[in-house]
Amino acid sequence: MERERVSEAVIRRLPGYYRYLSQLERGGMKRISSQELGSRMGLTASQIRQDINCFGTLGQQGYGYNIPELRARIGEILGIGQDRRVALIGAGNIGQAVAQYPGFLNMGFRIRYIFDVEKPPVGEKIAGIRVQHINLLEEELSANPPDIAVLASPAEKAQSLADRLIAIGIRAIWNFAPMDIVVPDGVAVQNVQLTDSLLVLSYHLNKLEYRDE
Amino acid sequence: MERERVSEAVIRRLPGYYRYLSQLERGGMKRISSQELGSRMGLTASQIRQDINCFGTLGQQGYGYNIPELRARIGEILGIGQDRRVALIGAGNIGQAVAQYPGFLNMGFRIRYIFDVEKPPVGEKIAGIRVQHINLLEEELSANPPDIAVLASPAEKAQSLADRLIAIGIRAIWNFAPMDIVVPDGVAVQNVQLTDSLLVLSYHLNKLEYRDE
DNA sequence: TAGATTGTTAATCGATTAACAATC
DNA sequence: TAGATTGTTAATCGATTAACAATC
Repeated sequence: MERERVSEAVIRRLPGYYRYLSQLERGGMKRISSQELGSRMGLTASQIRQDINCFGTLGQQGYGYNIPELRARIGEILGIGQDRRVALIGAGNIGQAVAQYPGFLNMGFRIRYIFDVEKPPVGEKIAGIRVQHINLLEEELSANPPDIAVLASPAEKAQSLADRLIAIGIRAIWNFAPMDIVVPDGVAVQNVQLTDSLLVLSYHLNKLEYRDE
Repeated sequence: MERERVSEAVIRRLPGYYRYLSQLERGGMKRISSQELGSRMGLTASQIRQDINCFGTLGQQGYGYNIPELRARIGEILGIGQDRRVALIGAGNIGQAVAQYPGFLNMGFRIRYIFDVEKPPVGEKIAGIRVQHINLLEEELSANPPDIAVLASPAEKAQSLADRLIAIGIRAIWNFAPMDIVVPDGVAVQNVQLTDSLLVLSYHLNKLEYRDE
């Protein structure tokens, strides 16, 4: 792993590289130039070379990039396939959708615990895991906290649930609650605001309609 | 609406402004300074003033911003509350989660059609809408195409479904399929890669663990 | 070898931050 | 009026793009 700080802009593009390279590999392609990859992904060749160079020398002059090698390396950088233990907090529609998302498991994220408050989900099994009452959170997880918590609770409860998870020792939270949570240094968080992209889409649709008139 | 082009970076921050301002308004606050809003949102006061100024003079010197007014204006810019007609393509876990997401309806997006291929969802009702077979897509939608399509299909089918939707006359696609779709000029798309933020989280978690050693 | 294409430095561009006059 | 805080211009910073020598 590298010591020089890689910018967040580059990191956010890595999953896209992984996705496109996986697809090319499935299609049987062995190598690709920055030019070609760029035109597929809608990036410039220059940017692709700059991005990849943040992680060492992965290409070869006069040849390009070896697709399986580059894909594997980016997968490693992203921590794919590490069999991360995951706890799902909130088994509503979104929580269930995430738990059953196939890509989730394929990339090495394994749901080990599911918690909720409501009686209907509690006691049932989702994706093979028995849903437990949220009261048992500390009791169940403290001894051996999972690597990642997926937080899919209502907005009002998100921050206090996050605080409890952090107190238990969880250091990464993937938050789907419609309110950003704040975490201390040493804890990673990604606040996913599902509707944000819908609103951006709505903005652009309005712009398109305006252009017509 | 403004003629000067507003940068995509600004547009992507608008939903966040809307969310924070709504919360402040619900809490009964009447006004806020760029300083205070910035510290809550993790932005600089300067950036907030620059962003808001893209849309005209919305603040008042010596006073700050009127929260309900600013919220309403940003809502308008984002097209919130326009009663947009939506078709959902793919009624799997993610499609259903989106259809039943409460914020979705609150912001004025109304699901009018749901399509799928599999027999179990087809014929059933989800969120009060009967799921129809995807074969009926053109027949049902051509005469009066919905404003927005939510595409929640497998990766392999995403592009061809998008092409069909565009042929019908749909001009905005919110794509959850795990493959980016490409659209012609005059059509808006937001490709949502749900797992991208999980991979970014995973990257940061690895960095944190590395820092410990 | 010649052609292709990277790695890397330099130039450009755009976004963010700072500063301050305008004004409520 | 004095204090507060915006609107807006200028300065800075960082990210993207261009260029080209290195090299496979």
